[in-house]
Amino acid sequence: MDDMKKVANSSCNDGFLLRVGLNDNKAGMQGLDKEKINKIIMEATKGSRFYENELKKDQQVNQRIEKMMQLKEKITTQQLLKAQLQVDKLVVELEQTRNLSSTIVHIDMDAFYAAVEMRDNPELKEKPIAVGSMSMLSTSNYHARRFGVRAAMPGFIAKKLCPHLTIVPLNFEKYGKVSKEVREILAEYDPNFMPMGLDEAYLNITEHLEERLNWPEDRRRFFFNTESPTGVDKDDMNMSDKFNEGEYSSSPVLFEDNTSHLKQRSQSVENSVVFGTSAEEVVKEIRFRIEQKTQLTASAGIAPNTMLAKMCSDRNKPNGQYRITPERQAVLDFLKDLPIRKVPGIGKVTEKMLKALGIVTCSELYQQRALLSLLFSEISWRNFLDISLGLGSTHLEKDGERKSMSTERTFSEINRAEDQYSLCRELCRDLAQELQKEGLKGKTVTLKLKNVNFEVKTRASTVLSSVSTEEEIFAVAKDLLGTEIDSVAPHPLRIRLMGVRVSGFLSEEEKKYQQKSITSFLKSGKEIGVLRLQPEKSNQEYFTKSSEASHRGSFFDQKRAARLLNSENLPPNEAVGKQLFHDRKSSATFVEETKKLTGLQSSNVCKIFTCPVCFEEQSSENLEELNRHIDECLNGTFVKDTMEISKNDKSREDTLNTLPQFRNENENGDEWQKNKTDQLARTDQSASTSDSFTNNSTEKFAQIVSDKSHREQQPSNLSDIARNVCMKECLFPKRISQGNEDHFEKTEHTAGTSLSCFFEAKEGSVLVCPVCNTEQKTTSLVSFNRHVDVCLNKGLIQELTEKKDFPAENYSMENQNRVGALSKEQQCTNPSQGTKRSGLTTSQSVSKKTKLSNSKHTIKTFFK
DNA sequence: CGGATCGAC
DNA sequence: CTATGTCGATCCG
Repeated sequence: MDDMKKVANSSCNDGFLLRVGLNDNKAGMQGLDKEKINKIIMEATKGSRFYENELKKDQQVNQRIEKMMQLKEKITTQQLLKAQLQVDKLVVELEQTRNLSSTIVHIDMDAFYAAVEMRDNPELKEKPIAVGSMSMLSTSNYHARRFGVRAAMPGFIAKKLCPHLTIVPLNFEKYGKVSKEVREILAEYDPNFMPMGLDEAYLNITEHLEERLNWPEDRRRFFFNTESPTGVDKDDMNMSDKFNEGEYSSSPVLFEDNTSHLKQRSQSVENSVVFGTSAEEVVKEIRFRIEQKTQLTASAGIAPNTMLAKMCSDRNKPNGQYRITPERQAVLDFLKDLPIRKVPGIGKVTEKMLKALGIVTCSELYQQRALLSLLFSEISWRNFLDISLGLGSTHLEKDGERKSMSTERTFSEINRAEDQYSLCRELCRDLAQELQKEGLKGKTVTLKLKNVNFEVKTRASTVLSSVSTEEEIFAVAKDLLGTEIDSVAPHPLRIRLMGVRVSGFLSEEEKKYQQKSITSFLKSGKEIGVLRLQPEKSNQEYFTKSSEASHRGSFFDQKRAARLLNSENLPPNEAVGKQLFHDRKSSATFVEETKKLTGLQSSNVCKIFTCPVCFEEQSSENLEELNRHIDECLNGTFVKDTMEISKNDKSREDTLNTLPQFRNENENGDEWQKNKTDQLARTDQSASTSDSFTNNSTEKFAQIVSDKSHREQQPSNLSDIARNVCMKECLFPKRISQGNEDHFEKTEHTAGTSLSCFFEAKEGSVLVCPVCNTEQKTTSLVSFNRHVDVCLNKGLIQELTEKKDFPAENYSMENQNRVGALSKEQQCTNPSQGTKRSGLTTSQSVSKKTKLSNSKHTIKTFFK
């Protein structure tokens, strides 16, 4: 900000966007002070749905802070000392490997969009402007900023702050073009520079600096732009002044060599400037060239790593630069009083949390390193430590392959299911188009919804064959949407935003593999699937590794369909068939499209089809027959066959092992999720009994089963052991296979089939308790469930009384992870301290016991 | 894996 | 009236 005054002192510099605003400032154009700004914003905000949601979020953050503070209270000085030793050991290591040899530059275009708009429309130059819309601003010029108008502020509020504000709509094409011009310059200094959005970039100029030392002066000479497209005549003069006397005083003095032997076309030596060989000079040169080429100014930071460089570029903006010299002390000096909020990666929430600990500056962050290591996750506190030591990446790694692609739209409330479906389809269409541009296919589809109260939720589903087309994506997304619509029924889903994302892209290797091994099968599966209106789910249920997929894809969906149709006694299979044309939430267009697809696909259907469950070839005249066969298979009749084939067919087994796994939704009292529970409960009704308690139990076991199938760790505590026992010796071997554990472990996908058997477990069955290992006659699953709970509690109490060597009572349930993280760290760095392991287990058990005694979700809670 | 949250541009 | 769109990372269950 000091820089602003300096620049503002020059006169006659209409050519410089930013100076205009500053001159106005000097001339007394009033801005607003902070108090007024806040008051106006508050008035415009108060009472809105948006504000209510902001309050809610704020409360959540406060709760997080409160938990953290409680945790802090329980930390003993001894623990703190220990942590201090550990952390400081790490500090020494980090210091030893501190690397100051790179020169990283961060370039940041000043108020980029606004600057471009002002450049292209001189009328705007003297006015406060912002770029964006009435609902959202992307950026503002410095003039507008004095009124509190900032990026990420809605335009209508900005207008209240600054009634004269001109709002210019976004024009990305233009910004892209300008950005490209800038990048052309940057590439000369570092061909591997890393752009961050349109207006920022990192450069590693280490090599350039070396080469530059040998460059002749002429190679460092640059000319003022004499043909000024916007007709700013005084530019040359201003530039000369500026580079001669202003912040560029360290540049080689202009005009010092007056021999004028260097005439090039219209460009003369008087019109040129030579830059030196230091890092500062290089960056001045870059900024000079950017300004000459685009008439836009940039700020820059120079430092030994990216984090510092970024913070430097912020130091003297706008139109300034700052360097941290490659010395440890220079780094630490820079950080000393720097507010942590200035650090990239530390945002509003983290700032607030750290502030609660009395940490505002980076040096305070360093002082509290031991405490932080006990309160935050390993990743977090290591990051904090890096920050407070001024460490960051010293090279620019090109960003890897993209991990997801998404599109989302905000709109005025939409509450009709029909409209929501067509919107969803539209989004899928757009997304599919973009995906195909990059030739990407992904396995996970995520639906994002924001209701009119600004509450956001996402719902994801992972399918086994990657999707990329509109139809494929929509097939998954529409189900997710349907579930959400159901979840609030009979009320309409009132949303203001919808988004669709595809992630879980195949790696190159996987792409090849996919083609070779299972493409043909999946194709036929898909064709069937389309006919059933459940293309991906169908594949999913066939290739499932866990109970979950089967549960959701086949069983669950069929039951849902049945329920929705009120056709209570209809076999599941036929219910699905009905759903084809009676899906109550289908929009007209949706139904029509589906019909089209159906007609289209039926001509392609293979006559011979390999059943995905029993792997036997089925010749099918009609698809219903085929479906029936598959359903029979899925009902568990052919479990053994499936396992045999999996075992013998190596390639297929590998395929299965690389496929994603599934698990149950957790439904912890979350409103949005609650309905899932209901659905699951209702789902059970036709399979076992109509006792709702029993159904809950079933659900719990479904959880257990799926839990098992997506975990592979060694049992490390009672809950893991119990789970293993349950899986290996109790339910399934007894009821389904003959107890071939090894086999069972390796072909987890069969659990999907096993589950259906479990659902059939009825009263009077003999089940083995996974804890006490004794046979229990069950009158109902509820009673069995209760028995297991009792056993678990006994076991816990026993475990607790046996291990008193650790002050577990010092830890609340929330801190277990933190302390756990520390313990792991200690194990890593200091293998000799082996005793913490049991301590950790105990503390976990304590928490879980607390939970157990206070919760109805007994088994499930325990098994989490 | 799925969901929420944070943070950056 | 009117509070973005996209992406990656992390944490937790």
